[in-house]
Amino acid sequence: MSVGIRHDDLRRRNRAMVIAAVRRAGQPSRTEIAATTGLSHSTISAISSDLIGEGILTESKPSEAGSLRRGRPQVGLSLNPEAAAVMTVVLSLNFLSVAVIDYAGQVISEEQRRLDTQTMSRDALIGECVGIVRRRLEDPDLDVRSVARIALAIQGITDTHARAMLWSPITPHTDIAFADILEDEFGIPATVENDCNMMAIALRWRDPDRYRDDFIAILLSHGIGMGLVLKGELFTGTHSSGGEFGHMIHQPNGALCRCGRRGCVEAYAGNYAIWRNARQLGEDAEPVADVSDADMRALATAAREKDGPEREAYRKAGEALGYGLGSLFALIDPAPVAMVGVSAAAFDLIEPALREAIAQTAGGQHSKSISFDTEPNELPLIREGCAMRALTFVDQEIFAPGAQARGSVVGKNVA
Amino acid sequence: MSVGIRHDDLRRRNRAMVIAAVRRAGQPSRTEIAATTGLSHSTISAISSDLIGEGILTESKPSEAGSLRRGRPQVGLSLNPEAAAVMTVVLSLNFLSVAVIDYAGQVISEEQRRLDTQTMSRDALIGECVGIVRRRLEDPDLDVRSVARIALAIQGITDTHARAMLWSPITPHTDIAFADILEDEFGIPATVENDCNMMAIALRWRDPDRYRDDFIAILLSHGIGMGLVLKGELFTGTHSSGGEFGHMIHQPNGALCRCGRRGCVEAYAGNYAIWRNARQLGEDAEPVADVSDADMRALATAAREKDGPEREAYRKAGEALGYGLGSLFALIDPAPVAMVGVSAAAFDLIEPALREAIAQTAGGQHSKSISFDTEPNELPLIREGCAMRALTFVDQEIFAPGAQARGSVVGKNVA
DNA sequence: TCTATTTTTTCGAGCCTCGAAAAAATACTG
DNA sequence: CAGTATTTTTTCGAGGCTCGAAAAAATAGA
Repeated sequence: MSVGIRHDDLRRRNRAMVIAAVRRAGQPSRTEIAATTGLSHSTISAISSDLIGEGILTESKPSEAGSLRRGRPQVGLSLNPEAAAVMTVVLSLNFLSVAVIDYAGQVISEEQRRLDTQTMSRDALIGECVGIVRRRLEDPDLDVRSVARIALAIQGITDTHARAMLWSPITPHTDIAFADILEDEFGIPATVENDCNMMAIALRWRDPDRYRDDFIAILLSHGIGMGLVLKGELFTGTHSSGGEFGHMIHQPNGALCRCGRRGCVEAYAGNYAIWRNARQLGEDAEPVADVSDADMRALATAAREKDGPEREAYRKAGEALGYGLGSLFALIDPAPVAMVGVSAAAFDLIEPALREAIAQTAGGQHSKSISFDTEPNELPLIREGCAMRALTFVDQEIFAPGAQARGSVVGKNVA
Repeated sequence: MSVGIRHDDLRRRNRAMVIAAVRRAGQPSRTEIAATTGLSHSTISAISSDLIGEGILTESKPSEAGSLRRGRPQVGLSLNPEAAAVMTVVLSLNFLSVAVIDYAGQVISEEQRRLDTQTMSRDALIGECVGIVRRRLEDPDLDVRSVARIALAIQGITDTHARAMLWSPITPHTDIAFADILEDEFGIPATVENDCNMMAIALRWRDPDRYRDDFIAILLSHGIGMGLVLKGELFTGTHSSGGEFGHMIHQPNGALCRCGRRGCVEAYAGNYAIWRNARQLGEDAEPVADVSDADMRALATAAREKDGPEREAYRKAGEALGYGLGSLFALIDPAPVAMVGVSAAAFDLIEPALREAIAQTAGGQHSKSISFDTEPNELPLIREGCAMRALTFVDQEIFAPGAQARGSVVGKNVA
């Protein structure tokens, strides 16, 4: 049920709008902000003068090209790096990494460590996460009070409210309420995000021309994940992070999937599935725990060299991904796709079968026009997305308080 | 890119909010409206007095229970039926129906006719639609000027902007810009909507407790269609009405579908597919043009009587629907489902295989808790949904002008 | 008839945005 | 180098909107 707009919400929302405009544009002048937001110059002037007074924005040198033009030069507005800081925690298979990022988006400090997520106890896993955050917060160079938010990205399913990990392939434990744990421990607001969703957000910031309102980010790694942006908003399930593309059914009663079920897309296109098929172990073979990136690269090299089981394994992966995408396109219409992860480096081996499969589906009519991009390294993307996510929260909640708390319609912007 | 909120948008949006509250609640008092919208009593008082002055709302008798209570009795506000009227046109296989509906939602007049949509020329089809609308508009009892909008619902794919039918199984012709045609002819704003989306909207109005923020309406008819409401908003594709559940892939390279491709869910669960399997014609048999409702009912009766090819046909349909829903649930999480259309009357034959299939999928963990409801008659639903759609447009655009025109975030409410 | 209670309206205060005009800051021009 | 043109930014008053508090209205009970 939507709710009325109160008078004081107005300023809050427009403040948030101005901050968002500065974050997107880098160093826009007041005039540019007025143009992009549609608000009047006087309003922008008032709001930005407030924000500068509060230490959220700073005036910087006029933008470059300005020196050639006549008239009063534009004054660029930029985010004050010291206004706040956020922390990102990325938890993936056997790997934990954390970074502190200033309000302008620059990394201040970071730390990474390997750990054995699959065998760790629940408490040990939580302990590692809390510990690594604590060490960063104890950094003498860092003003602890400035850390306004923690965003934890995890491979796996999270709940809609971004409070907990519900299930993850990296650990046997389920339902870990990381957000509550971190908030209780440090008194800093925290959220738990799905890794592929963060990839999507990062892609949007990196290349807003290509990844604007509708696009798909697919993680081709040990498992298959997806981040989906539709109509400018991150798509999530009704109760969880959703978008479990890897567990759409490719072949009823087909190959054994890591999730215990049969015939999922992942059971053909995940690293373990490609490995299994390349080694000709049969579709019922228990998925191996992990395949190293080096092994996957070797597999791809072998597949490129001669037509053998390796090549066939990639073909099957392409077919599964193609039919899966075809079904997805039946629901949402075709959109640009980013293939991310180690197997994205082998996309040349996957693409032919994938395109052939898509051509057999409802999305097939535009098969040729569907564009794929590849990015072999998912970790930097996840980190960036996480950082932008956290910063956007700070923008909207801390510096424009209340704008979100009311109306159900507001503030669904992706990062 | 979202846009700032201007000062004059405020009143417009809150006016729209008040109108919406009255439409939903029936005869709410000003106090109730204040409670549901979160606005102050003074604001509601001012807005409703404006709306009454403009003839949009009327004061009606105090609500029933009020007479027993102490204090000044509440005055119910209701929609003025004469404030406007809308027209719905429903075009389905071999059938055209039109209705004029007053602002309060009551049918004023209607007309229906059979026609052979599959063989008609493009011009004849358009001519029939224009003609039936013209006849209604010429009704002497009707004040033509009051018709504020026409909504045309069609079985098939429409574009995102609700301007045109892109493709439909009921006619070989494609890309018919019905909205432009009707607007040019009658000078009344028109939209073109997907039939299953209208079903979803109608279900929401009929039973807002069950069908609130997240649910699925599936049409089991000659073809398989879907209307999807997620997070309170109608889900559409990026370029079309989308949600082509019937053309998700159930079995790669499987049974021949009416769309010319293979293995779609519809190729197992559409009327023609059930018919084909029951008659044991093989999966490559050309889909028949139409199967009468009577024939389908006979098929269901036969299936209930003995275990033969008819029962097996329904089992296969259930399996395809189950795996399809499983894949859908992987993306959006499970949600309540309404099965609509003639085969919904045979849901007892479909359900066992359907539930078994879902249990094999990612949604399967909650298999038992997924609830299905059935409604054998789709036409009334489509009509109702269409009417509510058109009325909501009038509410938002005519009586609260500008509220939509700006911000990209606003007014995405379903019906 | 009077009092208690509830709904609705009225009224002034406080914000917010807007447009127009003024002020500020620069490039061009002769 | 002073004056003019141009562009950006700020200032200021007008108009609107919502809100809270108080008043008015309308009824049930005593």
